[in-house]
Amino acid sequence: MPKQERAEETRRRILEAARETFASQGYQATSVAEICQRAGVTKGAFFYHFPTKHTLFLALLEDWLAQLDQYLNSEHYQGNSVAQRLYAMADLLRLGLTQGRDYLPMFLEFWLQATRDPVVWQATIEPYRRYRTFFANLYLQGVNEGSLRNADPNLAAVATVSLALGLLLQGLMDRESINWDEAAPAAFRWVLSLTASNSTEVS
Amino acid sequence: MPKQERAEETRRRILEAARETFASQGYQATSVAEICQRAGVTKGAFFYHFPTKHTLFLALLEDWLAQLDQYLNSEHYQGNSVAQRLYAMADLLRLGLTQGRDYLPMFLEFWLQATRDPVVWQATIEPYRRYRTFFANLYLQGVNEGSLRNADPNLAAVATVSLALGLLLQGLMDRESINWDEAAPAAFRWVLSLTASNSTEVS
DNA sequence: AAAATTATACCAACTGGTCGGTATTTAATA
DNA sequence: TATTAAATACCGACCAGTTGGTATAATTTT
Repeated sequence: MPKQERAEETRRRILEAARETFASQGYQATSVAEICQRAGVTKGAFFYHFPTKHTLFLALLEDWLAQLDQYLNSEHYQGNSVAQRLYAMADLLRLGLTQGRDYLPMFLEFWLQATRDPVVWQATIEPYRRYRTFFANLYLQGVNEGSLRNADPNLAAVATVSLALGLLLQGLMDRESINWDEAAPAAFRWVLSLTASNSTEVS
Repeated sequence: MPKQERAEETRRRILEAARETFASQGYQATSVAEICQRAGVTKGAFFYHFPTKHTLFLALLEDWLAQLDQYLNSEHYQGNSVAQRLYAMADLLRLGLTQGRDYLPMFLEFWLQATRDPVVWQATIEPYRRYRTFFANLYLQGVNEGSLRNADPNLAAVATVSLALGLLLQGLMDRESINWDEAAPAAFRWVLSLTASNSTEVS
């Protein structure tokens, strides 16, 4: 096996093992030795690929964010009205609920680290700001084209992102009490229906 | 079994020191020795009052939840219309934003622990369920009295709690980009205004 | 004095990280 | 092509420091 391939494989396995272990036990509670054992790799290999445990964490964060962005951008299909586009985006919630199932602890871990580490904070918080401006623009467009009720776009964007965030968080934390796969998109669409310009609603 | 004054004082100081240290550094990253030093107490005293570090954590959680409940119930003033009551509750967001400022990391810490420890999970998640039923009842009442638009109360409750949760979380994480003290209640009231039965809005 | 409370000294286990050494692949050379 | 040199990827024993927790002695309170 060529040298480079094997190295990449090792690195991949460390990342995968770290993702699993961080997710189920948390960053601090996870020892480097544990990650190595799970990855079937020795400490020597670990510190060859990652100078420190924290570096590994950051690498994981970047992967996560890249994936997140991919999802959001994939939904940028245009052509319909803004109201309809937003309506369709509710399905992203269902996706996020099933997708994020195993990674909720790690999600929380990122936020937690973000409150202390400026680098993590920057990387974690920046997406939310981007989403807000994204939705603000969308709302403005919707108002202009007449499919959405007149309102402050920034306020609407804040509300939209907050609603989605809260739905995801609750759905991931408390999986049993409600069928979130249905409730989350439904709740989202309900609020959306209130912002539509005409009273005729789609159900 | 009457407790002695000094002993109670010691216990109180340990709790306070732990609250501060957990909040700023996290549970795992905080050592018992550190808590003791901050509290001006030795390890002997610590382990006399709390059999384990984890027990101390649970005690803190209980205190927190009791305080949270107190806030929610304090807002139960009746007499006005449901729409107006909900409208007034938006101010609780501002309170939560300033109040929770220092305790966000600990908040996250609770959630994180909740994903692993069933005891913590139960205590952490149960309030949200209670809030949902609380708001569902409120909405039902509002629809019946005619101050709120007709809608599925459960859906409305889910949306309301999610919105509040998302606003709080964003406001606590990202304090700089927006003046959340104003934006959070405003966004909340905006959504509320959409649910009001008549189109006449209060601004 | 008896009981409750706090102080001191200590420990085994574990932590992230280092370091000298090794095996295998790649590159240079003859 | 055969040989050699060098770079890459990895191993695992080891380190200094920290951890939660304990044993026991000293001190206060009743």
